[in-house]
Amino acid sequence: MATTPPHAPEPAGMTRKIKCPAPFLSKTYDLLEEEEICGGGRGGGAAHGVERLRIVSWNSEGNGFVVWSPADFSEAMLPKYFKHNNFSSFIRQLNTYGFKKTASKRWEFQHEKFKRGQRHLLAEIGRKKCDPSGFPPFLKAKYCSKNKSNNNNNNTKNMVMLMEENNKLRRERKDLEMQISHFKNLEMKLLECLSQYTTMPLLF
Amino acid sequence: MATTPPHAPEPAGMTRKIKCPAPFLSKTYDLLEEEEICGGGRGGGAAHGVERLRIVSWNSEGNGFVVWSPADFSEAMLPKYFKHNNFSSFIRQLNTYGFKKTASKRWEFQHEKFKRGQRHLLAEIGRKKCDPSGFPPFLKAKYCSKNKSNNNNNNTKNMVMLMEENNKLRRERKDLEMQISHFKNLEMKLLECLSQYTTMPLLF
DNA sequence: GGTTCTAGAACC
DNA sequence: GGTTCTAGAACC
Repeated sequence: MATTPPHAPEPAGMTRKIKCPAPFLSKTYDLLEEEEICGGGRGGGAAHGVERLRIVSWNSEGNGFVVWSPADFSEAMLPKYFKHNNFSSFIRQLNTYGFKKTASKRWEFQHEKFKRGQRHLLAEIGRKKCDPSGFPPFLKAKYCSKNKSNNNNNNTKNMVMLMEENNKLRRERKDLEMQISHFKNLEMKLLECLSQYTTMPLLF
Repeated sequence: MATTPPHAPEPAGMTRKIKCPAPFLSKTYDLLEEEEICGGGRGGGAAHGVERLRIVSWNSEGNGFVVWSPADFSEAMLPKYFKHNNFSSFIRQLNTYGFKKTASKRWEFQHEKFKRGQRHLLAEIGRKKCDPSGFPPFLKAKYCSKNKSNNNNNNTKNMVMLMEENNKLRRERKDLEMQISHFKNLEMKLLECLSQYTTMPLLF
């Protein structure tokens, strides 16, 4: 095992943090373990030779999982673990935590730290962070592109995109400013109104 | 009817174009008409009192449609009309053509030009375009400049300016949002305070 | 932190 | 023009 022993000194500059895995990850892991025990030929069904089809399971390598039947998965399992029965919401969460779809004809997903029998790794999975650079996301790829031949063209496109972004921000600013002016107005009226009832200074 | 008669003269500057609706739209429309005829209590099922549940149908106003069972819809109907059985791909197409989801607990979608009995309107539905806005005035002159010699340089400078402007606008937006949240808080406190003095409804 | 609705972008 | 995978953003 390459994991750090319990009493090993912390690496310099790191603060000790006992991290819990995100609820979404634990639940997804639970769901797979549960299904591994009960799934397939569950209960009386097997006795009658009626093996239930797998709904979801670890893949054969144990480094990912497959939703074999999105319909049954959504209707029967999602509500048991989450607050919805919406398959796309489940997918959205997988993407949020950096899972990748790894097969084109199956709903198979993998994540470096999501493996059968390795529940402790879950705590190391975080949400994908958003870009700190402040660059609009649609420009990152193009701006950092190595394709020099199209640079002129890209520049034009980028410029247009920046202008659009810019316009959007201006519109939003205007809208926010209107809201603020509304609130200022409201505040004035309320204070006026209150002054009829009290001479106490109002501390807000 | 307000539609242009077949032989009316074209408005000046417009070229005559007999537009076909996008295949996606026709197929979706087909699918609904087909389902209207055959759906519900289809075939022998009805004879035995086993009415099949609706999979998809127009809504009651005829100005939108509802996918009642995404699972059956995906497995039974999508492959019949499209090259996949993927519900989210279908949703993606709806969004591409500007449909809106109009109910929170049903898969109901509407589009201004997508109505029961109005197939001719389909041709007026286009893909949503990515450039609705004009250029910001302060750069228009430079951008449309005929001075080709400096174009590359200017482009770079303009790009940098735009990005800086952009980041500034983001910071401002954040600041304005904070102000608004402050005002909301304040309003709440003032109303609370006022409520000690009066039970009169406050009309602002 | 989770859920929903919609869009970007690459690929076909 | 269609299909797939992933992400942004608003809202809860």
